[in-house]
Amino acid sequence: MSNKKKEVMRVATHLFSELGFENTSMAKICIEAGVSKGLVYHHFASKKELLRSIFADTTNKMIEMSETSEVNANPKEQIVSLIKQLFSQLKSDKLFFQLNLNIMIQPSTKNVLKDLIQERATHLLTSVKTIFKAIDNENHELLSYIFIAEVDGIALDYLTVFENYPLDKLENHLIEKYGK
Amino acid sequence: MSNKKKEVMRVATHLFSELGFENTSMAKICIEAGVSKGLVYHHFASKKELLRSIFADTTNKMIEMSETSEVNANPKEQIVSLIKQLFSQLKSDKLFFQLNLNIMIQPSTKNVLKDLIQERATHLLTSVKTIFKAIDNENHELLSYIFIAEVDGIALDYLTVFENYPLDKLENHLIEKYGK
Amino acid sequence: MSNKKKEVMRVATHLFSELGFENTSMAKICIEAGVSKGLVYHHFASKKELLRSIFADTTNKMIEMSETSEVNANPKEQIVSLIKQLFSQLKSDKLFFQLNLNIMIQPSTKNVLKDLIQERATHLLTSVKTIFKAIDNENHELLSYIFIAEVDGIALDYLTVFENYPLDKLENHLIEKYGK
Amino acid sequence: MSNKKKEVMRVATHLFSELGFENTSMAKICIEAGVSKGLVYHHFASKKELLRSIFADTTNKMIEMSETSEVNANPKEQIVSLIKQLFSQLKSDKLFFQLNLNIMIQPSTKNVLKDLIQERATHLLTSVKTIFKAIDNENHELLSYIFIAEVDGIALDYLTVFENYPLDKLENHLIEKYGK
DNA sequence: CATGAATGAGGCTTCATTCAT
DNA sequence: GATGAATGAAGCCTCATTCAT
Repeated sequence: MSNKKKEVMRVATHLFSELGFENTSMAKICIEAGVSKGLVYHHFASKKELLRSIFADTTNKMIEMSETSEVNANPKEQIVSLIKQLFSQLKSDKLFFQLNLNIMIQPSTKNVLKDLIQERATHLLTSVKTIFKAIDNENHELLSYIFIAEVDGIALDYLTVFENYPLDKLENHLIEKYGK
Repeated sequence: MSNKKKEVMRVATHLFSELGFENTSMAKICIEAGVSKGLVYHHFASKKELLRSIFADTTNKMIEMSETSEVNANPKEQIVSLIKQLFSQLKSDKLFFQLNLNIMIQPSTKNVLKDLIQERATHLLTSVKTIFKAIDNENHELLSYIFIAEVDGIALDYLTVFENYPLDKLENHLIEKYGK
Repeated sequence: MSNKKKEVMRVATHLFSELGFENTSMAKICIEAGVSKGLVYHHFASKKELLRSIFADTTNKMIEMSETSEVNANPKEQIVSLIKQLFSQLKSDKLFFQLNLNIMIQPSTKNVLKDLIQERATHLLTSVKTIFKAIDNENHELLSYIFIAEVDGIALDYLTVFENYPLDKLENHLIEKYGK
Repeated sequence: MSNKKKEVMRVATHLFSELGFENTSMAKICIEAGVSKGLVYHHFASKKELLRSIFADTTNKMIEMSETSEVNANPKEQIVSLIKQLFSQLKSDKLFFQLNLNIMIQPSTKNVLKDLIQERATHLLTSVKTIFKAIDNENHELLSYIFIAEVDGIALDYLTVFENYPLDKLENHLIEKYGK
């Protein structure tokens, strides 16, 4: 992928996160990326296609990352490691998580990404299920949904709902609950 | 409140839910509500003010409702009743919940509603804390945050992430966990 | 119809004629008409709709005119009067006829106006048929098509194909052929 | 002429006919012809030059064809043969005729092709005049203009104005009128 | 309380053309 | 001959908002 194309995606990710998809104009992206409008449309058929590219890219990175860390033997250690990884990212890249919440909820962007959201969700669920199967085979499906809901809910509350959210306490709570 | 004003709010709520705030034009609201632009601006200073009115209205309804149901004596019954109420609404009015998630996450609308979001969050947290204080005084704060995260996460996953979400199973799980 | 709306149509007709539909920008129309872009789109849903309005307007004027002149008794006098009227307009408003040829041939505009073109053509054919029925009932249909083809062909050749076209000679020829 | 150059002209002719000159982008032509933009601009200085090449090419083919068929002795037979040839082409290649009408009427393209249109028109007129001189020397000029107008008008009405145009009846009429 | 004409900035996208490789 | 990244101007259209009536 050419340098300029990458730069456009980087800048767009940043601006979409900060301002929201609808409030980020293509013009702003072009200026920030130091690139002409024509070029952006040479690489991406539309603003929506640019968003899809970014989302797909992120999904791929997530999948790669989770595959790397899945070599551990002990399932409880895996969960703990997963929790730590998620919370660490959540703290270090708030805007990026906000973007992902954002575009999955906003009706217009949600429709554009329907298939990609499904793909990502299915992958995450499968990964988590694999771990929980080794912990409690009988209830692994329900447990997986609960685990994901807890993590998603914490992220949502932390990013959006509460000021002064006790993120660390909640992380410790999860580690104790799933790791002991 | 005049009939036409109410109708504008009703239509706006509906359209904001379905299309998103940024993708709903004042013109569309006017047409759907059968009302002129002048009239909308007579009642609401701006599109943002209209959104704030809708959000505040919803918060008030929520507060009223929770106050009505809080007369019960037994705290575990209160939690169960709260869970049932939340899930029932979630099922019956998906779009409305989506709107609320929406505008709390979208950066542009989030900023517009900052104070109102805080107000609503504080109220919810206080209510939940009151209940959990009666159940487990020592850990009531953490428990409250977890409870809210679970509910928010389930709503998020149900509305946005997964198709065929096992909502009923998760409801039963919560009822058992908090009610027994 | 408001003054500004009329002015927009007048200016658009002029520019479409002179430059062609595709080469006339909405911006140009707005500037020339001394009007904002918003206003044009307040009155006309799109550039194509503006074109349709102009075309429909012209058709109506044509119909009115032909109805006024149809009171004559003698059919041969009617034909001659029709020929004189057509040639007189052709000479006095070349651009306008060019526009009408233009948009009926250009594939993009033709599709936009399909129904209106049909309507106009049907009306013209009916009028001409009525006259020729009184002259030669048996062949009136074929004669009507030939008459229209001759007039259309002359207009086309005069406006587009030949320089120094002997328009007057052709007019006299038609008058003699159909009037004697 | 290289194969790729020919292919570009073929594709461009087709697209100009179908969509109109202004609505056919160079990009579309490149994709359809399976060729890069650079190559098209290597062969044709501009989009207008491409159009001119196509138009000139067509004129040459027309001239060749008419020269081939002009060896006949009897002028009435020549006219009939010309009529049959024209109507046959008109039926078999509607789009191509539409393109030629198109670009001769559209102001922007008309200006680009001014000299070529003149050249073609002059040639056609000369050919027709030659035939009519042998039939009716005194009126041959007027007769030529009328003949051309009839043919052009029929083509115009057939291609653009009327649905269900009785093309065959008009062809027979012309054959009888000029051939007997 | 109610209407709707009018504004003007800004949004997304298209396009002919150039040029380094 | 051939490619395709890159440009930048221009096009159509949308929109929140204002204001005279």
